[in-house]
Amino acid sequence: MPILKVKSSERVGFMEEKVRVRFAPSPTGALHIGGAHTALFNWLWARKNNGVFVLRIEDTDRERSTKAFEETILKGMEWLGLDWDEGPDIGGPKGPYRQSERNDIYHEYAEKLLKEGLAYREGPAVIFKVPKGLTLGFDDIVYGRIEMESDTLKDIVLIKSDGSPTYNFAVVVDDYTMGINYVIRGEDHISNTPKQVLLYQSLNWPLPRFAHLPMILGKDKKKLSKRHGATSVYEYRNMGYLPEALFNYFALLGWSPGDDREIFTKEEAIKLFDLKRVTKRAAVFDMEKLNHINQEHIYLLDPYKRVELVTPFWKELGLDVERHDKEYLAKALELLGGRGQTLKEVAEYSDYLLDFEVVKERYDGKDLTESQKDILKEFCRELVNTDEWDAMKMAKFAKSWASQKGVKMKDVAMPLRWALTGRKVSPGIFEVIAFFGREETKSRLSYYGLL
RNA sequence: GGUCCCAUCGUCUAGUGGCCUAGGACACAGCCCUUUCAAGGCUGCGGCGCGGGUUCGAAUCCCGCUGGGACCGCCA
Repeated sequence: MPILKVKSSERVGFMEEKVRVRFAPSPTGALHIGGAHTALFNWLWARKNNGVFVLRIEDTDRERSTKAFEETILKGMEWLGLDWDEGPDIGGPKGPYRQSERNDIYHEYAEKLLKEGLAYREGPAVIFKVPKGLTLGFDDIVYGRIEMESDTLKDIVLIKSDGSPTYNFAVVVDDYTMGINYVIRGEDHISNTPKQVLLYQSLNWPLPRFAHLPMILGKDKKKLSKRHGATSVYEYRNMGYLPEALFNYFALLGWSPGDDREIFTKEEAIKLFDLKRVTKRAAVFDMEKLNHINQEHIYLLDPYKRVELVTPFWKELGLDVERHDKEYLAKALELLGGRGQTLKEVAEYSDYLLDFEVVKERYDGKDLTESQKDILKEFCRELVNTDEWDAMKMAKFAKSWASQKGVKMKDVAMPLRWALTGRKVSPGIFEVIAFFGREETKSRLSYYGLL
């Protein structure tokens, strides 16, 4: 009989305690790319294991933390679809969920370390005395074994002179007292981890499992910052990105399902996700790929949902959306097909379907000579009088008419496209005509003297 | 400077000793479709940083180098 052996890292979800992870942003700015990425992986791991996703606000930096930033971070996460099970707004059994409200807890454990002679006072501050000759190590799920000699560490400030805890002390106390058993965070925290391990050991607390995530860099391979353009997830919303697309793209930064799938929903990502498949190498944030994934997700949307999401962008363009019913708008977007990589582009590319005014503004028809007009008039008259208002039939008619007259199809389609849409690109022009209907088509063509 | 981490096409990645003359995706180029564009289909371009080992055999293991990054705050 084989002996049943289970590695500690494989025990979870089996007979182990419930997975508890957390995302712990500090409210000193909006939810940025790196933060969202970290939050996403934590969320994925929690949902994957039917665990608990805790949101904790690390606001010990009183100077820079604001309530407004806290709110935008929560809003940003909601927008991305990263719901939390415990947090400052909804509470939970392990609260409070703001570090500023947990001061007595930090002091309790600082006192304990003081009493045991492991820490000392320096003024009002409490400082941990780092012992010499220790090898501090931990097994990272992503990076493997990481070790550091305690001799290379300076003493660790636990409580600052103003009475608030430092980051390294607060995370340890919070993660332990909140029952966090998986610490999933950015790779920039790897060097902090040995200090934290030392603190866990000194407090006699079991270590959580650590999983560090690769950094996300800008095009210049430097840590993502304002220089690289949009850094807050809200800016992406305003530019017309779908939360599910951003979600999809973030998931692909530092992880892949293992097969060739790249477009997936949140539910599929949960099924596929595994911390063991997280990569180590820092990833460059690539807007082009995001655009592509966004386009795919826009195309996946059902037409009515697409209308709902594009509407704000139409309004932004000054279009009178209310004039049309939902059915008309849904059909308009169906006609547009997969064109446009962002909701903003979709709105732009479809503007002529909502309003002829924008066409008039950008196209004056002056490029047409009288003789060109004469030929087109002949064609248009026959076209608008056809009995069967059908794109296929009209295209067929146009083809035969063109060959009969010895004109190229292009030479009749392009002027019509300009007159009807005011653009050089659009869906098939006869589909556009079929969509507009006889009256609208006649009126637009007449405006440019083509009827 | 010290410590730690990383290293496959331009970018995101697959790859855990033989299935790799290294696969996919984005981008790029060409072709097909075609009234334009997008989508779609096909083709192409393009990579294991370098040098040593180990091995019958290395992108995969070991060492060194080089390059990049992170941390070293009473910031988080």
